[in-house]
Amino acid sequence: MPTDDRTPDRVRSRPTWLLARAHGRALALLHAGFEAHGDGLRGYHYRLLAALEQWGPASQADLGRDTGIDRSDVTAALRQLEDEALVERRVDPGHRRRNIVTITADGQRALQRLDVVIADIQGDVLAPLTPEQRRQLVDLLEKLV
Amino acid sequence: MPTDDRTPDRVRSRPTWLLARAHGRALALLHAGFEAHGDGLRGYHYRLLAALEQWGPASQADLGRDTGIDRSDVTAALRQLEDEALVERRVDPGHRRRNIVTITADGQRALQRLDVVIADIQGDVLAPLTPEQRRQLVDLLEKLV
DNA sequence: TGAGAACGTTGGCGTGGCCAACAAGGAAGA
DNA sequence: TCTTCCTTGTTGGCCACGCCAACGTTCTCA
Repeated sequence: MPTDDRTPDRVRSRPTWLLARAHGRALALLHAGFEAHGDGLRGYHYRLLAALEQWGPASQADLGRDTGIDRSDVTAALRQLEDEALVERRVDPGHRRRNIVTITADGQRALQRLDVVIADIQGDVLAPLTPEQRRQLVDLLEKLV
Repeated sequence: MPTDDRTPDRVRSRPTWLLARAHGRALALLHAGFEAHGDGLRGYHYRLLAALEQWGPASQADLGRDTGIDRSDVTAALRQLEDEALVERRVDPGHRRRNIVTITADGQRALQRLDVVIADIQGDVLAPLTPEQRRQLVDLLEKLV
């Protein structure tokens, strides 16, 4: 008996599928938010700015490790951030193969704007859940990760 | 106080981030499974085979609607499935702009093999959870989707 | 001093998802 | 009937995210 949602049965109730679906919906909202208020930035940029704001200046390799972003992608994302003066890169005098990356005042402001956008989206994503259910979901997902 | 997991605080506890992380882990396992036992097939192929098996022959447009896959991607995925004789396409005599797609016996077998692989992966993904927690997670995710 | 590791960079690949444009075929209204 | 509009399949392209290989440079350590 086909339901309204014609996703095949073997797919519909699988946890991996539900995760993909839920993540897809969240991602769509995030992309829309970045599109509307993100000044051309994307997820990678936000993660990098967040790491810099929290732990201060760091090398690109450390940034990659702290954010789970590949070194090569860190390079590309930082170039854009630097182009928009949200970040500064200079060679570490003590270790000249390293770049020391610093968030600028503009970067701080961009990060704070994104914080608001992203925080709002959390509510949109979790809209179907009660506060207690939201807490449960976060707990369970944290166990999974 | 930085913990072992140096994901920035503003990112670490957000539901959208947890969903992305959990989905990423599931996806990595799925890709490994497809790589090892998938005969070169991917998620799109599995979804299409599943839809064909469950509801019988269908047009490509209907397949796209039932699986949430874009028409253009349906075309590409079906071409591969047809190349491997897992699927047959013929023009609908009554509506000659349509292709009627049918799963073959080989396609049924491939689908069943993938079923086993994917079912196993569900257990891997949910390994950190008790049976009760798994049920809870599925319930919550279904509300979200 | 010499070998090996770490760093930043370039270039590439794959998956999943999305969109635009087009020709062919069909449907519905003038 | 004719004309307009819609659907279908196809091609080609784009994006985000993740990952990997290779390279030259720089540093460390045995």
